[in-house]
Amino acid sequence: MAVRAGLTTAKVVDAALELVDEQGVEALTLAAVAARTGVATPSLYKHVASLGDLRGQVGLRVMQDMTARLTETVVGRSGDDAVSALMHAYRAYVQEHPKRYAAAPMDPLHDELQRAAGLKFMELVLATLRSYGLEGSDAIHATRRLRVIVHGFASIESSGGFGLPEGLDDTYAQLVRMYLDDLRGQS
Amino acid sequence: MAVRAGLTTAKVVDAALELVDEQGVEALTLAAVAARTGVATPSLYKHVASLGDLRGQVGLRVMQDMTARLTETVVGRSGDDAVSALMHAYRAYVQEHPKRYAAAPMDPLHDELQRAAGLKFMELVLATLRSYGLEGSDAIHATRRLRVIVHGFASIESSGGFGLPEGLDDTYAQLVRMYLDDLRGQS
DNA sequence: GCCCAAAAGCTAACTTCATTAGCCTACGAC
DNA sequence: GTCGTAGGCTAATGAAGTTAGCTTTTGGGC
Repeated sequence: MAVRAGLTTAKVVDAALELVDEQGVEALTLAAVAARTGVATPSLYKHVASLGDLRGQVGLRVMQDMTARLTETVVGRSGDDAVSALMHAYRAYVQEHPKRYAAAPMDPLHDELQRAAGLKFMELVLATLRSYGLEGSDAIHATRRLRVIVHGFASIESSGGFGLPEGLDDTYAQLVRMYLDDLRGQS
Repeated sequence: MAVRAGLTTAKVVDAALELVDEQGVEALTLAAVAARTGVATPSLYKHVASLGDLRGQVGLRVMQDMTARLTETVVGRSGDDAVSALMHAYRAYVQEHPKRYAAAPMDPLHDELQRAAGLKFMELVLATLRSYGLEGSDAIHATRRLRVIVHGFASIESSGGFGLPEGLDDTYAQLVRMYLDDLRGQS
């Protein structure tokens, strides 16, 4: 008969990510991915272990994509400039792909598949903060504070959680300034 | 035959919340709630319109419960003391019911059922900030910044997103201090 | 060019859920 | 006591994940 679909795990994840971007995480179903890739549902099991596995791979992809994007943003910058750019780029990424953000893992370090990507992301933040000369646990705390702010804002914004979109740029700018003031203050 | 189960919408939501606390939001299924309340699955439709409706009601309940708890915490306090107490009580609530927090709505204002509770929560925060004398949009921004911090931290902590639990109390204390410093700085 | 093992699909079947339809009866108001 | 309704039930449908087992494409070695 005809030719095979020629799927690979990567192509399945591609299709899943498109689906998530278009219809949200709840719409990520093996049946929908199968339809989109032109294959019967059970065939997907040749490329993916389960729906849970697929979710994990989509999350991994999002995290890698974000890390790549943020890395580009940060290279060549340092100090407040770098931190500000990182935070704004994080928000911009989530604004461009709002549905997708809900698929990103919140605990990548506890997942075998995602751990490496999670560490990479963490190291990017640590590197961005390098010029502040934070030592040991101070660096960890500073990284966590940054994460709390960017994730907190992005998760609320991407799920439409702010009553009105009005003035959100200002709110975010204030958060960035607050973080930077704090960083300076305790350095 | 025997006596009726005597269910009410409230009892169904009670059971659903127990289920969520024990096994997480993903485990919230009509079949499980029916089993727990000793009734056949379709009988639940006499008290709840759908699974989505039940989810909404559980979310509402969580939000009301949190608001009640935080209100108790904040009365009789003002200024930094009130803000700090509010933020710590928010975290404490989520620590006590980690699974539950994932069921809380992120956009209560956009849901007919939850809107009133969402406004009540917002007003609690605004009231807590009252003594800082913020006017108009400044008050809105300050409320948002607080929400970003408490939600950001709570959502990450409750889903086990911090690599190690070590030092989390310190991280949170720093966030609270950062927020307060910022509030004072711009007042 | 041919052969074959493995990879990639497929269909059939099962399970768990949500949801709807339609029936039956406990029970409170009168 | 009776009667309407609310609260429960069973049966049935449809979507989705998953497993088993069959078929066939396909690419590598001869």
